Amino acid sequence: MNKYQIIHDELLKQINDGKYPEDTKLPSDFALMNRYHVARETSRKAVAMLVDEGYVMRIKGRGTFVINQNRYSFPISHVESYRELAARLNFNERTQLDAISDKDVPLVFDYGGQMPLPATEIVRIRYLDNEPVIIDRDYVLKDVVPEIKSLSTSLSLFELFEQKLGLVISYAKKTITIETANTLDRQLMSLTEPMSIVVIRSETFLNDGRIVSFTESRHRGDRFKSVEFSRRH
Amino acid sequence: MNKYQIIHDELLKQINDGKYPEDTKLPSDFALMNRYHVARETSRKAVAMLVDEGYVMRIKGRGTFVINQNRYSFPISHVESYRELAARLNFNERTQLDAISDKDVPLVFDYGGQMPLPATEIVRIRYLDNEPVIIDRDYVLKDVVPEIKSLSTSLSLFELFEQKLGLVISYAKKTITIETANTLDRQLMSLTEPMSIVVIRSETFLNDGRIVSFTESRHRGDRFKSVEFSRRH
DNA sequence: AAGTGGTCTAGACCACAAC
DNA sequence: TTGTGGTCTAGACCACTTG
Repeated sequence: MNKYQIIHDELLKQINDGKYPEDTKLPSDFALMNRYHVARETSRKAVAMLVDEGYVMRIKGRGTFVINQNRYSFPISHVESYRELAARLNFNERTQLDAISDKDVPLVFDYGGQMPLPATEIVRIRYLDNEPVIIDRDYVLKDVVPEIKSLSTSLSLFELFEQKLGLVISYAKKTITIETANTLDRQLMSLTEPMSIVVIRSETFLNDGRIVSFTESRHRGDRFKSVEFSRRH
Repeated sequence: MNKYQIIHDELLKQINDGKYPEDTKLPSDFALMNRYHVARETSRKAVAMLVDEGYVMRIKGRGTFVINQNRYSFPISHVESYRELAARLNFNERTQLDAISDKDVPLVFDYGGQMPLPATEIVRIRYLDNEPVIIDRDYVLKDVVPEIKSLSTSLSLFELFEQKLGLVISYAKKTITIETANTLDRQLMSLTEPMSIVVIRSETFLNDGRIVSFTESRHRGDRFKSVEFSRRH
């Protein structure tokens, strides 16, 4: 583990534990240098990560302040699995595996190529508080992961990629659109009335640039909420 | 202007100009050091910004590669004004000022306080290709900007804040929800049928931690699309 | 072996804010 | 004046990839 990562993790834990409540100051660069016996750029890197993640805010001449934050909703702008999300939010969550089968990646993802992309399709229905609110369809490319026979219910796809297969996920490109619930949506989510669906389609890239999977995540529009921090460039 | 900012801007311009097409390599750290006569950490900082923005990707031992990207849609995860967006996309855009008046910030933003927040309400209708697709309601706090008499059509709110008033915008917190078009939406956007509306509410913060404005941006659901890059933490 | 990115150091000077 | 964050330097060692 890197030094800056250790410092970052420790500070973040202390923020979450309430040791640094909102609007209080984090230790200064020099305080962190002494505490961890590192160079200033190293301590700054740790704090820069917290700034990037929206936890704190630095003001020149004054200090580093913990930002008042309510991170409770569905995050779009970082790559996070549903299981990680539910764990972080302490939601009553349940996932039902609907199907695993071989299928080419649908054209709706409009990847550049003309060739069909062989993949394993995994369809899952996500429940929050016993209500079906999300339908996830993952297309895991056969090129990268030749075979997925079954999926432990206690394991997320990301955990499978990272812990069992040693792949390193780097980033994702996501598109968000609004569509109307189709017959299958209505059936799987037990909808009786017309309903808007928030559709998040993403391509997930490994650190070597390969795409490992395409995912379509369909959310009940009336249950969807996203909270974002965005920085001004 | 900082050195790393200059290097970043120059590289970004060259990427956009096609000098570095997708999947080609950017100059290495050492090449940039020589070209700009800077220390390595300075050149790395410039490239780190490009990584952060999703333009390039670094692979250890191999190099820095330009990422295939289609940045054409509405960005959620950085703070960008409509005018900046339209300019970047070369859209045929037009903005119609609907009203400027004094009004407290509506409770729908659920800012913490119990006190009413006096503000200037600015209502604008955004046209893309001569079709009304976005209704923006900005509430600019009187505490920070006491009076806004009129708004030049050639000036965005952000430009007003930054260039005329010397304020520095730092970040925003945004929430995204789906709602059904209300009577006013239907009237302002000339909608005849029921329609889902993507509602993006944001608080914009200055670099000294003050909130300068609340904004509600209502988008026609069938015209809305967002493209995001997200990193794995 | 040579080139690349990743991390880290021990300084330095600056601008800004608070006292 | 002192403390803060912002920028920058000129090195260093490492891990990884490619020839």
